Amino acid sequence: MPEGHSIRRLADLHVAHFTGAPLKITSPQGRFENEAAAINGREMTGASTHGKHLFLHFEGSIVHVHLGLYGWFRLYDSATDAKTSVRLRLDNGLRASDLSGPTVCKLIDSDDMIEIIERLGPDPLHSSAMPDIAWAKIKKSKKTIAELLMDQSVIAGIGNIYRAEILFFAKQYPYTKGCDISRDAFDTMWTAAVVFLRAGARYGTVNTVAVSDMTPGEIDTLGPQTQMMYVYGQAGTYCRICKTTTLVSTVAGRKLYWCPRCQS
DNA sequence: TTGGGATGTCGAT
DNA sequence: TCGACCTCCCAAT
Repeated sequence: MPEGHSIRRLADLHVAHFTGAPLKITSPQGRFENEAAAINGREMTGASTHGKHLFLHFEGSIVHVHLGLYGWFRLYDSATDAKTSVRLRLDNGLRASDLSGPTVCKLIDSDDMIEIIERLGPDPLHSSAMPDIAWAKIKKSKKTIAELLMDQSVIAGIGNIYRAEILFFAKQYPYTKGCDISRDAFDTMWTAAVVFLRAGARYGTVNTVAVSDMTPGEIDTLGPQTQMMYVYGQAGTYCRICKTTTLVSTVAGRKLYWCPRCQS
């Protein structure tokens, strides 16, 4: 269930709860058993992210996690027995973090991490991200903008929800080819990505409607948010803006929700 | 109790 | 373009 904002929150959560003390590291499910044994008893020194990739940093090693479609971490009291599906448990004696269902859970080194990041596009959650790199890839592509926004080598961290919401906010027709996108349109979409992801990371919930007209700085002034989106998941309802019936299409096997009038 | 679907990605056709 | 991966949740039965 994770797009880039959720991964950022999980990194922050692990820094807050699990750094600074030796951890008991196990793999109740067994599929990470040898790796867990290799780092058992070490301290976590930090956690970083790029797009949907999470890196848990230990002395001398990094645990690379990609949650895929249904992976997740859940926090428990240390005394709670882990479910048999738990790939990785980090336990500081007080709390345990249980990872289940990841696509990737692997022990890597810093060179591996650099390679992984080099394959990814700029991450809108990073203040140092360079949108020009994404723009250059989009400008020379014949793929549709709907495909390109989901391509992690173009922009890292956007998933199916944010794709729909970014396209809607930018009033962008989803099937326009990358090479036909204007720089202004790209800038609108990039800024929306920055604002939406940053708000999602801050509040832990997706409310694109509340934050769409805000600057990144203004996001930090909001109180708690409830989930609210322009078009995602809303096929067959009336567009929030123009009241036209919204549509759902399939793009590269994923459902794309959009308004045929606002996004024409 | 069952089964369909999900905020993802890869590899085989 | 489709199925596999692998787990959880919730609506329908």
